[in-house]
Formats: sequence, structure tokens, C-alpha cells
Amino acid sequence: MVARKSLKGDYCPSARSLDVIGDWWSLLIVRDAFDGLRRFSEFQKSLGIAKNILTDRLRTLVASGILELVPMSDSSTRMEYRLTAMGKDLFPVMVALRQFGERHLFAPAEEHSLLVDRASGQPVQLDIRARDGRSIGPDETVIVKVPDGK
Amino acid sequence: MVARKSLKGDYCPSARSLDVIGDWWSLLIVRDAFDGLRRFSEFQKSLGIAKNILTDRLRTLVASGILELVPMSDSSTRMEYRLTAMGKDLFPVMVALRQFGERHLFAPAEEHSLLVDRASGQPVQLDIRARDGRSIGPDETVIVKVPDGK
DNA sequence: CATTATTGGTTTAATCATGCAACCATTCTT
DNA sequence: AAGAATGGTTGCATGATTAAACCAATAATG
Repeated sequence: MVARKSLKGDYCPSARSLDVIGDWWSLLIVRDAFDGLRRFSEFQKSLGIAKNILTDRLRTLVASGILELVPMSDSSTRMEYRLTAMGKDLFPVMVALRQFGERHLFAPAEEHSLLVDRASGQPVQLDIRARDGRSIGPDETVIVKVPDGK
Repeated sequence: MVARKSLKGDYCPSARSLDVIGDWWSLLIVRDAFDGLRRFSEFQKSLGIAKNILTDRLRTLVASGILELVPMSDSSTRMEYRLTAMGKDLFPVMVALRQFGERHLFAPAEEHSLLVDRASGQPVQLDIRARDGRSIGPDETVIVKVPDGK
């Protein structure tokens, strides 16, 4: 692959995000973490990922502040990987990916999982809106540069 | 690398999405497409990606239905890559990634770009809500299986 | 009209990342 | 105490990515 380019210095927030979770496994691990998985072996079994790669990805995610390695609650010496507050902020990303998949990547009557509101059982909605509440699409937006805050 | 595992058959919509746009370059190309880039050389210049990889990714994105290759508007024989309707449906993913980056990957006063409503100039909002309008987080949701629609 | 630059690639070689299998020390279960 | 599970590490073969050179067709320039 020859030194994968780092986007850390990019001024675009999307690029920086991709720098952290844009590789092939990281978001799948995060998805599983949202599903409640905590242990090395759980991720390994769920994803079928090679163990050395899982080791590497978990370390990277911990180093990025998305996961944290904490002692297991049940009085053991074992550790488990948990989403940090920052990690939980990836929730909209997961929901957006999920909705895209639901809309375009399944046959009309094909079985799939669905994310619902725990209280009502109704599917969750994701909208992008202007301050005044209008929902807006890509053509109603522009990217502006925010200068350095002094 | 040994044949990267395909997630096409996974029942999880997020996984299928990642199968299509989860590689390292695809979402960056899509981001640039949202920014208005159309031509091979524009993407190449913007991303600094190796040309053979760009060729491959553009082909994959076209094959996936996210981009389409259309004759340029200005009466030329040249072609340009444009987001399809399906590709534009990745907008929430881009916005979610952007917001995550803005929130966690920049120093407080660091310069960055910002996505704003064209009409008002105000930053766009992204919320995840239940049917009744309450905005909800990861802990208020569950994943259920939707059986095959017969 | 001849020259040069740009576009949109292909090919090649070197290098890096990934997957697989084997191995290992520690902890848990029986 | 024996065996299994956990959470890794190491080595190798192979695939993926890159940089660089090259190229044909078109567009721009003088």
C-alpha cells in the first residue's frame, strides 16, 4: 500500500473523520460496539476478522478515543472495550449508513434488521435541517470556511 | 491483503453500505463530488490519489450506482462523473461524518470548513428522532429483525 | 497549422497491509 | 488438575496500493 496518506491535517472535518474511522474494519467494530459487544472474542466471532488485525484496530480505536479499555464490571481482572462519549457520537454516522443501506442495498422484500425507538417500536428518522426547521438536501447547502478563531 | 471479505450478504444495512463505500478512498471521492468536482483530473488533483486507484474506484462507484458517467454539458466529447440520485442519498452520511469531525477532531480555535444552509447562512443541523419528534440517542434504540416480506 | 499541454487512462515494479495458521501465557471452568 | 477459552504475538504468502513512466486522443496556444 505504501504509506497510506494521513488526512489529519486536512481542514475538512469529513476527511479527518475518515482518517480515524475510515478504514475497512473500524466502523464495523463500532457498529458491533453499539450492538453491545465488548470483548475481544465477541468482536472476533462476530466479524470473522483476523485476530492480529482486530488487535490493531482496537488499539487504534482506543488511541483515537472512540473506545476505552476498562476492567469488566463482574469483578474480574479481564478487560472490555467500551464506547466512550466520543464513540457514541458516531451514532448519527451509523444511522446514516444504515438508512442508506436499507434504502438502496436490499431487495424490496428482503429480510434486514431495522433500528427502532425502544419506547415506541417505531423506526427512527434522520433529518438534516436548517435552523428554521426546514429539512434540506445537498443542493441547498454550501461549504464555507471558518477562519481560525484568532 | 488476501481477498477482502465481502459483506454483500450481510443482513445488516450498515454492513452493506460499508461494503460499497467503506473503503479508504470512496467516501473522499463522494465528498469531492458533493463539492462539485466532476472530472477525473479534478479528483486526482484534489485527493492526490494514484491514478490507477482512482480509475478503479470511479469504476466501482459507477458500478454501484453512486456515480454515473455522462457526456459533459458543454458540447464536448469528454465525460464527467456525477452523483446519481442514489449517490445524493449519501448526503446524511457525509453530514454525520462532518459533524463528528467538527466536534472531536479539531482544536477549539482551529480553522475548518463548515456546512451551512445556502439560504440563511446558518449551519445545518442533523437530528435523529422518533416518530413523535423526540430526538433520541443510541441508548433509546434497539435493532429488530424485519422478516422477509413474503 | 504545428506544437504543446491536458485528459484519462494503462502498465510495471516495489512496498505495505491483510488474512491465515501456528503458537503462547494467563485465566476460567469442570 | 485438566481442558477450554481469552487475548493476544509471530511468520509467511498474497493481495492491495503507490509512484513513476508511458501513451493515445483531444484541447489549447502561437
